[in-house]
Amino acid sequence: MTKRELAKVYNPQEVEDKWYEYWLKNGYFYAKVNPDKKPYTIVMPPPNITGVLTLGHVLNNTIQDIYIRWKRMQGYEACWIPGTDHAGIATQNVVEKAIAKEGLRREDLGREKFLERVWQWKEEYGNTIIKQLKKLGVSCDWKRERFTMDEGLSNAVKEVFIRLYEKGLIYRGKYIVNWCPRCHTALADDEVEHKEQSGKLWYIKYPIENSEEFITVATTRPETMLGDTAVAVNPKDERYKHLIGKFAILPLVGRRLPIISDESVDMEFGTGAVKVTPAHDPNDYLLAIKHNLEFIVVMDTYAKMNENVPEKYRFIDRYEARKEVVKDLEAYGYLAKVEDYTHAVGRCYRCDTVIEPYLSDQWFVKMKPLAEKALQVVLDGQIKFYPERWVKVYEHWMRNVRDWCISRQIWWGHRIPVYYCDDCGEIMVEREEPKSCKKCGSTKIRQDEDVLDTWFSSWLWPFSTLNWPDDNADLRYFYPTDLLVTGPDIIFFWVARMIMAGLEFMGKIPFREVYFTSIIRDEFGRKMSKSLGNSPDPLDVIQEYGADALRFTIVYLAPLGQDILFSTKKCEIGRNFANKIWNAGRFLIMNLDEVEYKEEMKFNYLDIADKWILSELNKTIKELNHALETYRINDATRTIYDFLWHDFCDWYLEIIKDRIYSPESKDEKIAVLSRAVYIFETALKLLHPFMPFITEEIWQNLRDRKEGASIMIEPFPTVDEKWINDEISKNMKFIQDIIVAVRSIRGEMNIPHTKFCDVIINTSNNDRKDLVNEYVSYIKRLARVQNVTVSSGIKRPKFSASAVVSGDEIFVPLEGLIDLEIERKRLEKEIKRYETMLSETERKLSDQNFINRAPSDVIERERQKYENFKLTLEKLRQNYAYLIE
RNA sequence: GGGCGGUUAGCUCAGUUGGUUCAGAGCGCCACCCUUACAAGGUGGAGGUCAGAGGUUCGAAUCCUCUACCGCCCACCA
Repeated sequence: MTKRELAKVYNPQEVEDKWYEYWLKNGYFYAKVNPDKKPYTIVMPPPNITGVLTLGHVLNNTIQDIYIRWKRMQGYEACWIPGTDHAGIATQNVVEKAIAKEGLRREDLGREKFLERVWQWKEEYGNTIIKQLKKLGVSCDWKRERFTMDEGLSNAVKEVFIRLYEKGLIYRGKYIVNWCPRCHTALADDEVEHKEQSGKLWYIKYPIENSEEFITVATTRPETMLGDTAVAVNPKDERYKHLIGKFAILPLVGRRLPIISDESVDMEFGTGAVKVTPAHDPNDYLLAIKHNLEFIVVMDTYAKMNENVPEKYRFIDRYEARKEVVKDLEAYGYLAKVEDYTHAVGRCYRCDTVIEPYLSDQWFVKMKPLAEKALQVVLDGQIKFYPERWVKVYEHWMRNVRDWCISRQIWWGHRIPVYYCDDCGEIMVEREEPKSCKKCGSTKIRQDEDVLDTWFSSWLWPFSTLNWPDDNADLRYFYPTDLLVTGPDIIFFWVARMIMAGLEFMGKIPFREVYFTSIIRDEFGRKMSKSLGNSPDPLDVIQEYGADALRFTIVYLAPLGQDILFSTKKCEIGRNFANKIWNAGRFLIMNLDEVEYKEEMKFNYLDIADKWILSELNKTIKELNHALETYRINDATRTIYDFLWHDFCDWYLEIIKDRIYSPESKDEKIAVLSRAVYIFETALKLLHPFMPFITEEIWQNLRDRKEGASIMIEPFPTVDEKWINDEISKNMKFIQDIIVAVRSIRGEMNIPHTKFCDVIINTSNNDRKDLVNEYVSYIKRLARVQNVTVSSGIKRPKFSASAVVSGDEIFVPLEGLIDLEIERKRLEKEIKRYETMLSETERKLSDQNFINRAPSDVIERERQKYENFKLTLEKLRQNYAYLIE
């Protein structure tokens, strides 16, 4: 289409896909080892293959893309490595649900066939989120895309397991773990979510052997009493001292329970006596080891009661059993009382099922030795957190770190590389499956059934994606990575463990800076969730507003460390902004139809407005870079938004219209337009990391580009200090203030836009007189003025409105138009404003403490203010007096 | 029980080192305008005791303490 046919309204749907294809085709996203450039690396937090794009991903990946594009334009070898996570439990659950529709359970298929189905599912749907991400415009190096279960990463996982095992940092043991009866697997401590819930506290009387006495215990899980093997009291507790060493008889079961004493028992809680269920409670487990108690497992892996309980409770669900036990206790008179009780219940983070503490064999990683160094590098600033406050959270966790349960009783994941000899029991930890037992030569070898926690592969992500453990050029060049962008909710799951792994296996930190993103909530502050249905589909938002608008809006709304309240409607901010710059571009393109852009003329015919906008532009570059360097991304968006909309469009483009429509020479027109194009292009480059599509579209249309040119590989603008000029700003501000003052009068007097007025400026300052004379055309155009008179000693014309700017009087004659009442009020308001400001500075200046203690420049400024206010006030009062006489 | 964050205009929120006209923006509202880039726009306007109380300071939205309310995280009180 020809330039003139550009649509009046920007239509993102027409251009976004086109440019993404173009960038891909030209290979601009690819990174390679380049000794002439410094690397800048980001690894993408790999989304789950089960995932669909959420606003959380949008925020996260927009931020990463902003940094990658910014650094790429700054001349770094920018490498952004994408990928996906196999998400063990989540994916297995999804596929189980899918086969359930065919009436199948995974056991029906068997391990091998089931895994085939999972891979099939992965091939079909596993890349959904990646495809969706591309709509956002992310500039990842897709040649480097990885998957946590691909061959290279699987090798890395094995390697790490073996190294840690050989170092004695991985061990197997019987422990109480968090068991999800639904997912049928153990969970790590941090995979359990504690949620407040109202329940009951049951008080149960246990008879004392050979006595009429009872000891009463309290519990929230009465069904576990069937597995009790002791009762514990505090040794200092006078109420129970006489019972220590005796036995209680477990109701419904009849077992003899020793009554033991232990400091850990809280005398204040409940009755002060605790039932001890070693196989089903982590505290009780510790107690049992200490006191050498019996362990009785009373549930199976589906949380049904097992054969170790009296017959009538066998094989029924835990909650069914709870009802029965309570009913029976009551019937036999063992139930002392029931209280309402609110407590935190652990739930599976994947399926929300209440977890059951469960005694089983699991694999663990010893965390203490890994945690120490990992804490140190954050405390001493080698790794910086933004916002910094997360350091404290991190520190607390690292100091209290507990061993990490890494085995999962599911099928989808990295199989644990441990082999058992069925004949002699030898345990072999090997890269390849051994043919025979190393010890006894038996061929009855069996691999551990369990798989590894998903995070056991993710924690290697910053270097496994660069083909570790191979020592290779990419790894040496791109590692350590520079920036990690992630949510604070996975600081322990992932961030902490990556730091540990980086230090342990690479001997270097995995990343230098960590940006913790905001949590996105809906407009009422509620978390986005599927069940509430308050989570907009980003693809719909992109369809409606455009990817640029979504990107811009979401980071505009996301101050560092603050939650953001999002609603689709807010994307109007970004859409309107896109449309604004689209039209600015259209304006320039339309005018460029008549003259050519001339690079070498862009600084010719400079006047005050040109110098002013160049000054503002360079300030903007400075501020924007600084904001990005300090991760105040929303500040960066505001800076470029204000510059483009207010400085460039509202003021500058309006001002140069005179020189475009009626230039003194053709050269002047060329110079002015070339300059406007140059400034606009520079601003587009600044904006490009935030809004890649529209900036490319406009940039390509502004003038002829070579095949393969792209704004995304243009150098990022740098500051040229010589343009930053406060004197120019001050003078320009004077002109602007006159315009604003006249507009204000016009506005309040309701003078129609079509009607021109005259302006009379009374000033005795020659510099300002010259300024006005020189730039009178700006005042005329921007304030809709016919004649401007500037002189000293001018009397206020009758029937005129007035204002004071920099101590100079401005009169707008309004014969027949002026509403004296309005003007009176306007002046009164203005007088009052100045009176307040004057009295405030007066108060300060008469305060001896202020004079004695404040720095001299502050005092000097205050004095100037005082003079200025006084003068202005005088004139305002004079004019007011004329008005009412 | 411990820790963290928030409270600024009707709504959503900025406000970096305490000090220039610092009390701001966007949306909404009111008025005038389809002015040859843009009505997804322009110009002007109304609107706030910066949650409350105390303190530090010549000076506080900004620093300190306490209080209230909202939200989050951590913790084995059965």
